[in-house]
Amino acid sequence: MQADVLGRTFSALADPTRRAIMARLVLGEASVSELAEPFDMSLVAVSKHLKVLESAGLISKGREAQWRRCRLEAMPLKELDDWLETYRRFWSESLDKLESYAASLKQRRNVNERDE
Amino acid sequence: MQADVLGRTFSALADPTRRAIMARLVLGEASVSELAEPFDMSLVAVSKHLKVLESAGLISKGREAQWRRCRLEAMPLKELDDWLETYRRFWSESLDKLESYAASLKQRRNVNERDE
DNA sequence: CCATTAATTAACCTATAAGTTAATTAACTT
DNA sequence: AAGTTAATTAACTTATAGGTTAATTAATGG
Repeated sequence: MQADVLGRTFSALADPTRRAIMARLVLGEASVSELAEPFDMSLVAVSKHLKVLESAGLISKGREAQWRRCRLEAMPLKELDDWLETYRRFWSESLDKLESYAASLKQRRNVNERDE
Repeated sequence: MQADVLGRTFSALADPTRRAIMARLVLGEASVSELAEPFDMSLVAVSKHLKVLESAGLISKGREAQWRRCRLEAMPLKELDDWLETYRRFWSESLDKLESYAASLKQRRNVNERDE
């Protein structure tokens, strides 16, 4: 398994089922069976997914009678966002390139129009 | 393997070696053996890591004589950033909570000071 | 043409991720 | 006390990730 926090976050979010669970939890807290309902897999499987999310710190569970209420915990996502910081200039650079390319296309079109 | 783009991005970045390679490529393009140099593993292993990054679209390779120059490609990271958008309010919320907690601590300290 | 350098492909090993079913724990309900 | 509901743990299967060494491909340089 992954030792580093970031690695665990990335690897937890690599699974589409787990990302769907995260998306669901944006809407509010939910029990394990509520979370499991939309998926075509056993409750056990979902329970394991939740454990992965929990040990990555992406969710927490509170107990109420026989239910576990799961809630989203965002701090690991914030760390992910911080990690991205180093790379932001790269996509703004390529967006700049795209933009200037688009501008040059437009320019060319205008020239052609003048020719007609 | 992962079908979805986002899943591939997350899973590519889950590995610390691959994140280190990404960090190196921020500094500029590099050949496979240059990239492999800092790591205590075979060139083959690094080559495989590069293939994972490449099929996630996170790097590209150009050929020059017998060298492959690897460069960072940021678009998948931008998609990751977009994915994060949904969750941003969550950590600002918890930062707000932290902030107001800190404020209340400060408040209490001031009260105590007045008592002394 | 042959040797060297850069990188990939092939074949293999081992650990782990993601699922299954069956059994167990724990709390509520009657 | 017995039954029901919620969830976890245990035991198992299968596929894949990440590493190894040996063999192969491809370009350069004597």
